[in-house]
Formats: sequence, C-alpha cells, structure tokens
Amino acid sequence: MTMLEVRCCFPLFLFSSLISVMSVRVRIAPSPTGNLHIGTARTAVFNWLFARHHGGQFILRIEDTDLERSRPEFTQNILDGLTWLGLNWDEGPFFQTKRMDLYQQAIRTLLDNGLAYRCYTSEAELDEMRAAQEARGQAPRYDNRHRHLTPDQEAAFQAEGRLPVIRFKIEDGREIAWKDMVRGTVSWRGSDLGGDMVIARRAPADEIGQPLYNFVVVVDDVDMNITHVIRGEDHVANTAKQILLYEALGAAVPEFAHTPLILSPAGKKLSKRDGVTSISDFRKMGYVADALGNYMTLLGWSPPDSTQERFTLAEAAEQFSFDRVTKAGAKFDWDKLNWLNSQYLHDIPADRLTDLLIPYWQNAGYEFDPGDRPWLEQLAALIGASLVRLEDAVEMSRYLFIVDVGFSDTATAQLQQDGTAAALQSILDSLASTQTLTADEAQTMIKTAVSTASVKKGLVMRSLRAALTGDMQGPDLIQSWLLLNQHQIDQRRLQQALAIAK
RNA sequence: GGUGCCGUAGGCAAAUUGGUAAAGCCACAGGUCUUUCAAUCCUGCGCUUGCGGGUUCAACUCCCGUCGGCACUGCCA
Repeated sequence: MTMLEVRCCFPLFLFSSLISVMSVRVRIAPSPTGNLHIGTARTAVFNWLFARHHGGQFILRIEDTDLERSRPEFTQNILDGLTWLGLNWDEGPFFQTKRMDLYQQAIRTLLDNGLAYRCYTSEAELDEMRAAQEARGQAPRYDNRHRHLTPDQEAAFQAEGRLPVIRFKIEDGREIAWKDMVRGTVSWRGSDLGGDMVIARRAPADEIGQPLYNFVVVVDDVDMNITHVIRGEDHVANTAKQILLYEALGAAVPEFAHTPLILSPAGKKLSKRDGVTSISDFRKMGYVADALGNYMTLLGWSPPDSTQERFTLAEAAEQFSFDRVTKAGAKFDWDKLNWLNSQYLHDIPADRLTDLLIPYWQNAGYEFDPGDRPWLEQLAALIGASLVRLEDAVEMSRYLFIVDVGFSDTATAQLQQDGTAAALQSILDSLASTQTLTADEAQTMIKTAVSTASVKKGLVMRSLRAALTGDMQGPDLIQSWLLLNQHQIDQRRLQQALAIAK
C-alpha cells in the first residue's frame, strides 16, 4: 500500500532512494495478564533482530485493554524480562488504557462512515444462534442480524434496556490476501471470518464501550507507523480481519510475518500449564540471558552458516532475515537449552561467575562472607565447568558451606573399609603440623598415608573424599580439600569420619 | 464441524532455491582423561524427505489427492 502510493506520487528514481530511507518500525505488544512468557519473548527477539538488522525502531506497547486481568506487577515483570534479555526498546512503553480517546475517535469515524454499527443482540440470543448453527453442522458465526436496524428498531431495543456492542462490517464476498514474510501468500474469504466483528464492548447507545484487541491493535499500529507486524502464528486468523480494518481506516497495510510457535514436548502451543514458561522463572533457575536469547533465536531461525550454534543477539541481528525462518512449530527442548547454557557458563571467568553465584548461595541460606573473594572465586573456578544452571551450584557446593554435612550410605560404607581408619589417621597427623594447606602438601600427605597404612592410593583417595565431603562423588578432591582447609573444617570432618571408621 | 497453516532421523535443523539428501547441534551408546561425578576430546548411532500419484532427463523442492499435527473459530489478548 505504502509503496504503491509512493510509486504513484514520485518519479521512479526517487522511489529506490526513499525505500532505503524509510525506517523499519516494529513493535512487541505484550499483554500484562501474566509474566513475560517465553513465546512472547521469542516474538520480541525476532522483532528486535529485524529492527536492529535494518537500523529501525523497536517499540514496546503494553496491551492492557483487558481491565479484568491486567496487573501492574505483570507489566513490571515484562519490562524487567525484556531488559534482562537485552531487548532494549526505542520507544515506549505505551499503554493502551491511556489511549482510549484515540480508539473512540476511530470508532466514531467508522460509525459515521457506515462501516460499523450498533448491535443489540443479547448474549443469550447469541448462544442460541450458535447452538442452532452447530446443530445444523454449520460453523458458528454472527449472522449480521442487526446490520440494518431502523431508527425505530434501535429505539425499541434501547427501550427494552438493551446495551449494544459495536460491530464492524465484514463483507462475505471479500477475498483477503497478503504476502507473509514467513509463509508466502496467505488468503482468506470474508465469509470465513465469523460475521461482523465486535470492536467495542457493550455500553449505553450514546457512548462507546471498551474497544477490543483486534481493533485497538490496528489503530495503534497505524498511529505508531508500524511498518512490519511480526507476531506468532496464532495470530494469522486475525490478520484478515485487521487488513479490512486498515482499509476502513484509510491506512496503509503493513507487512506481516507470522513466526512459528514454540511447542510443548507434546506438540501443543506452549502454555503456562507446561511448567516453567516465564522468563523470570528461567532466570531464577540460573539460565543466563545470552544462552536463553541464543536458544530462542535458534528455535525457528538458523544463521546463514547453519553450523553456527552459538551467537549473541547482536551477531544474529547482523545476519537476520525472515528467509531463514522455518514455517513449522518447534518443540521446546530442555536438553539443548541446558547444553547451550552450560557452554555459556563454562566461558564465564571465575570472578564474574562468583558475582552471579553469590545470590544463589545466599538464597540457599549458606553462611559466608561475600567479601571472602579468593575463597569464593576458587570455589567458582572449581565447579564452573560442571554447571548447567547457576542454581546447580547450591547442591554442588553444599559440602563446602555447611559445617556438618553428614555421611551418605555409600560414604559410610567406604569409611568402614579396612585400612581407612589408619589412612585417615595418618592424614590427620600430617595436618596437625600444617598451617595453610597447599596442593603439593596435600599430595605428599596422601603419599604418606599410602605408605603408613599400607593401602592403595585409590583407597586413600576414596576414603578422603568420603570423609571430607560426605559423599563418593563431587568436584575435584584436592581443590575441595584446600577450600575446606582454608575454613578450618577439614580436620573436624576427618575426626567425624574416624569415629565411623573405627 | 469450518477455515488456515504445517509435515526432512527421538528433538532443533541444513541442502547454492528442481541437480548426488540426510551437513551441523542436542539426546543416546561406547571409549578417553581422572581419586569420583561432571566437563573435555574421540568414535558410533539414526536414511531416502508423512503417504500415493503426476510433471520432468532430474522432485525434499512444482501440481493433484490423501493422512496426520497444530492454530484459530469470544463482547480474551
């Protein structure tokens, strides 16, 4: 539309230069009826990538026209989530509830032009109508029964005390088609759109009721000069109706891109009932923003070099195009997300990792001095390579924070092996004359224990692990020992273990 | 029920756009390293593109049919 108009008004040579100057404007329009959902976030990612690729504007609009369910804390959650993911917006947030005048004005225009009308059909009548249609094996749809009410008929309904909704006329004979950036040409018949659509809720006949989503979206997108509407595939069916609205409003129709949905393992649209789906939950669990953004991008898009699995959003933006967006929905794969997250975690330097880990250790109730950086950073370095999520650090480092961890069954069994007592006693003896343990000293002590107790090294190592950590598996033993030694709990553990061994 | 969209190995996917298919990643299995688990590294594993026709010298790519999945079908967004 825009292009056609431009083409008509300007010489052709100007056209090509205009299009490069014409800025891309996209938006993410979440509804604050819940926390930022992974699906919404992924849509935001695609919008952001497209905007950044074209040097355009990424706009945030809060769709809070559902007064019943919208809540300010959800708005905050959405803002926080987008910020955390690094999806910075250029304009907004705009709130639809603050733009009511605009919508009402647009509705008045449609009413005045005869493109919309008041419908007095009651909900009970609507139910009855749909039931009858269903009984006849027909698709449920509004039968446009009040499209041509006379003033007398309207007055009569009003006298009955009926409150009207406002409906927008949809001609059955219309053919609506658009060229979707993901799906190619998509077309719809007006007759399959369910009859004249409600654009404003029930209200007294001399007023204009609460405007509805499908209408408000169009008014806003027109008002905000949105050039490309990028949203989930679940909105395809709305698009035909909205195109009709653009026309009625005399506005240029934007480009559309309907992205594939994120599916649950069962293959259904991912919903809150599928467990963890909100960005804030992923964050709490210890997924890092870069990994999550990377993964969301990979769900439906692949870089030109498709062997590349890891990239930042900025890198993706350079190469992003809808040509490489798949049409089919993608199942959410925890395994792959976990793998990606672990890759990012492995690359984080110990000092930064420590910063990230401290809140988790604190939340776990561990008592420690956050200022004890050398010890904490050694710990971070110790477990870093084994982390899948930051949250894993809680269990993984428990034995280093809790003074008395207790011994697992397998550890107890190990401690009761022949030779264990003698070996541990040897270690304890060596330790008595040592200040701060070094790795070399630890190795020497182990050798001494091997010869003193006349046992194999493996037994000493396993027994030492059992005694020091209370378990038979965990992070590197020597490093763990050094950390315990620095907090003076190694000898205490060895003594407790000895009590069991004897 | 109707309309629309989609369909490549268990999952995500690639295939210079009609020109040798299953590249790469996850998962899985085995091995390596190590005192253990994990990580790392190595190796292996999956096969003719849902199915059936058609067009063509040639089809994952185009056409028809069929099956299946999903989305929508609100005075929610």
